[in-house]
Amino acid sequence: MLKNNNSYQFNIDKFYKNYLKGPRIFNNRDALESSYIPDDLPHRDSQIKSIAEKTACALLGDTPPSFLCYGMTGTGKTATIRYVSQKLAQQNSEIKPWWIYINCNIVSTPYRILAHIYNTISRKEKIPPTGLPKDIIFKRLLGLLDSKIGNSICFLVLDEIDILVGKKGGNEILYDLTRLNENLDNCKSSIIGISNKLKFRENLDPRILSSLGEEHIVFPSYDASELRDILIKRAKIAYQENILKEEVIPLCAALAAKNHGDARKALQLLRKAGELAERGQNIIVTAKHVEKAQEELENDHIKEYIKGMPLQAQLILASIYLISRFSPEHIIISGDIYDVHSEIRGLIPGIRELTKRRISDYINELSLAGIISAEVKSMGHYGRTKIIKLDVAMELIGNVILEINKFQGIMNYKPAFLQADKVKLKNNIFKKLI
DNA sequence: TATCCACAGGAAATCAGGGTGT
DNA sequence: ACACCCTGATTTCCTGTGGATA
Repeated sequence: MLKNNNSYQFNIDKFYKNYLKGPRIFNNRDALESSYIPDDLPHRDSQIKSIAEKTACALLGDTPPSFLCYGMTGTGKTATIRYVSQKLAQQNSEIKPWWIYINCNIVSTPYRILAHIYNTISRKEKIPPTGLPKDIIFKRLLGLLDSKIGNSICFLVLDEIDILVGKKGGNEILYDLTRLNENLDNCKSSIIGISNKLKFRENLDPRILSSLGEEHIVFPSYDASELRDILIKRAKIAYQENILKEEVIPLCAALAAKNHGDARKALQLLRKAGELAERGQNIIVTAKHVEKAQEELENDHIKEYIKGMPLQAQLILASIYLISRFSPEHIIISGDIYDVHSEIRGLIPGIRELTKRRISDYINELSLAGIISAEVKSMGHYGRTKIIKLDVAMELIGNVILEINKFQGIMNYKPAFLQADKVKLKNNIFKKLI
């Protein structure tokens, strides 16, 4: 934030000096990152065992079966796979399997998945980010696998595989990957799919399902006491001694347990609480810090999400914001958003008008993200539409929108749409209907 | 009870922008 | 220069529909 007046200036040198002099809270804060793989994973013995059993034959050069892992977010799916792969690599065997991780949420298209696999294996020549036909890459990949990996095994871990299946071309690429072995001479491959949706199998091509194996490993959600065990172990690594008040860990565990036992959430809470204590130059982390952390994490998450949305989606949200701000009583329906959007987008250069169809999709996305709620309702002669409500504090949204440079001008713009008599009249009828 | 509104939401086509190899 | 590739955002075209109203 820039300050126009010079009455206060942040003294960065002094800040660092104080920081280094101040109390030490963390010992190794990386241990609270979700990417951190601890030496042991509490309450995941049976999953570790099944994965180890399935993958062990790779050490002898046999083809391991492909399989799927299910579980809600923060149930340790990815961590467990990484853990087992580490252990497998440490074994005294001639064959060292390759592990290639693909997060289908990030590497999200067939082309990019093939390119990612290729580029991970190949040190020298790389597949360009776009331009080539897929079948050419596929052939090149086959050659590379055989030559570079030789007689070893290549595990392809497809994280968030459900996202891939939901997209066009997703089934095709999966099918190609499951059939890799038929086209390989030396090397063998095996697919490990990770998903947090059980239902995604319904959209899966049956041929893929059969080769991925009907058997799958389920990661149940952690309960509060299990979360506590996890946190205690991590806290020992992450924090200095005697920094956490005794109620801190149970509280983090309890809060995360409410959230379907999300360990990632629990770890985030624990870290954020520490960071808040650190920021406030406190020597001890208390329940207060955890509560504050809970609040901030929620807001941070929403803020990040909104900032990461495409400009048009942000403008849709801004439209909803403006309606609820200037006309709190107004019942917002899809058509209103369309009208307001087309009104305010004219105020911002370089943004074009969208169709109702497109806006409908954006509304769904915002709803899925939990920022708004949208309920399809029939208003009889007034048609079928969606009733939309903001699920997040207006203030928060206002703050985020304010940070979007292009939107500076519209923050206080009262849409003319709201003032039309026709609109007011119709809205009064809607109020009675609901 | 038939009608009809204002959309919902699926499928396919289109467009622009980033590339390739020849 | 040319033909062709992949992707993401969007448009076009479309069929479906709950329930107040005439």
